Amino acid sequence: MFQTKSFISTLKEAPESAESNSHRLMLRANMVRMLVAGVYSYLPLGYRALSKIESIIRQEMNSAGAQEILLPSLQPLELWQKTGRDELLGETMIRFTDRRGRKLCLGPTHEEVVTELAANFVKSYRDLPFVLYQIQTKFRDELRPRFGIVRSCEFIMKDAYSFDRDTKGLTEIYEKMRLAYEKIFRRCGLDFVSVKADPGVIGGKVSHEFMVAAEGGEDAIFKCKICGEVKSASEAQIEVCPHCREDMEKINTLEIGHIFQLGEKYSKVLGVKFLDEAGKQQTVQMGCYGIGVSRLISAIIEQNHDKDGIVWPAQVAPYQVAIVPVNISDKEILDKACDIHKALEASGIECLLDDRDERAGVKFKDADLLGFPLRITLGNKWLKEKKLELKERRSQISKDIRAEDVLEEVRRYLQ
RNA sequence: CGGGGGGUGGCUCAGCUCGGUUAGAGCGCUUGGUUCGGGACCAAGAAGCCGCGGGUUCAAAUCCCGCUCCCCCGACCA
Repeated sequence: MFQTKSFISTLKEAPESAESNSHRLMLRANMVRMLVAGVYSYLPLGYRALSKIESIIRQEMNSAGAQEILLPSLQPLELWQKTGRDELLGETMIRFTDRRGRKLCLGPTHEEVVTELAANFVKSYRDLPFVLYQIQTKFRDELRPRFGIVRSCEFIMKDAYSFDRDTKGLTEIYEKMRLAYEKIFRRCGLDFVSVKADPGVIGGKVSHEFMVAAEGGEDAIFKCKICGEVKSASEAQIEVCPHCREDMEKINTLEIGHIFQLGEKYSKVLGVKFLDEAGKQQTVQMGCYGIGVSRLISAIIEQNHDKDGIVWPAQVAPYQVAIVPVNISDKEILDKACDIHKALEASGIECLLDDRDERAGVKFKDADLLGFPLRITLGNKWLKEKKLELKERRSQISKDIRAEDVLEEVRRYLQ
């Protein structure tokens, strides 16, 4: 991509309304734009990051044996009345009546819909187990949207639902999902912890939430400085480590995922039943597994930035390489920059070539802000010594390389 | 939903207390020139229903009333 042809723009100052680091950086990098409170458009850089995250999630969910589907956002309220969550969710759920007088809502989550679907499918123990998942927009009428896309009224979630014949099966799938989640978050460059949590209105007996430490987080956990034991901080008092008997440290966090062993909560009411080997009717054991996909962008930035801007982990970076010809009016420099761009793109490495007629300083500042893992700079050294500068965003360490070694070097860094 | 703060060019803000020329500054944008490896400089420009509606007044960004939107703290949060 050539920067002069892109929708990319940057701001020196973030709008004052932005509080958290990630939100400020996302606005300065023009990754998202607020339409009204809690409702955001994803612009090219933001959407690219989002797509990268989604594809990591798909890979890991698929390899854990889950199958992707897409459920509707429009849902009949009647379905929610059956499980009693109509009242439980209250005004969080966006509801309306259509012209035929049907009472509908925009799905804040999908347990009801997927359970209804499964009820229609499952007949025999032979149909079990299976896991369905989707990546889809959820709607929640948040009283107070916050921190940009961290808490918004319309957001993208990956929600998975498992169906098995008994508790043993449920526990196995739950464990499998937990491992898949760990892989996903690790690949996203996140330092996370999982803690036992309160299932809340989703329900069930066992649940774990995945948290990342983040200054701009809205949750908190307690962590033991000695043994590293972590505990959910739902109650506000200081916790004492059960092993070390020391006061635990309170850390601000952002919840990025939550998994639940639902048991029969939904399957019983909505009738997901099957016949076992003995011909006896049984109720399916369910689990559900959520990841706040759009929120992950914020989490990643919270954990991967410095004073100059974003420091993208390579796997989720909107582009892997920024190519900066310091002087575009020098044809030799610009031509070579274009050559490199072409060669890297041909090898599947996504590049942003800063072909703007700007001074070097402006380009460097923007490259740092946008945070692509590698920067290739062409300047005087190219003219005099035929050397390019390859600089790693995270370490800010650079080295001079020959043009013919670019691909190899870039690949080595991006591994 | 309770409490607080706000809405003035694309962004950051001043002006409002005490009403009075053509509503300002910095950044950004356009044009020209000088610069040219870490957010350059000079010059000339474009760009504002001063959130919306009503009222007071000879006169309203400024005072009064209503509405609306945004932000922060709290409560809530799958």
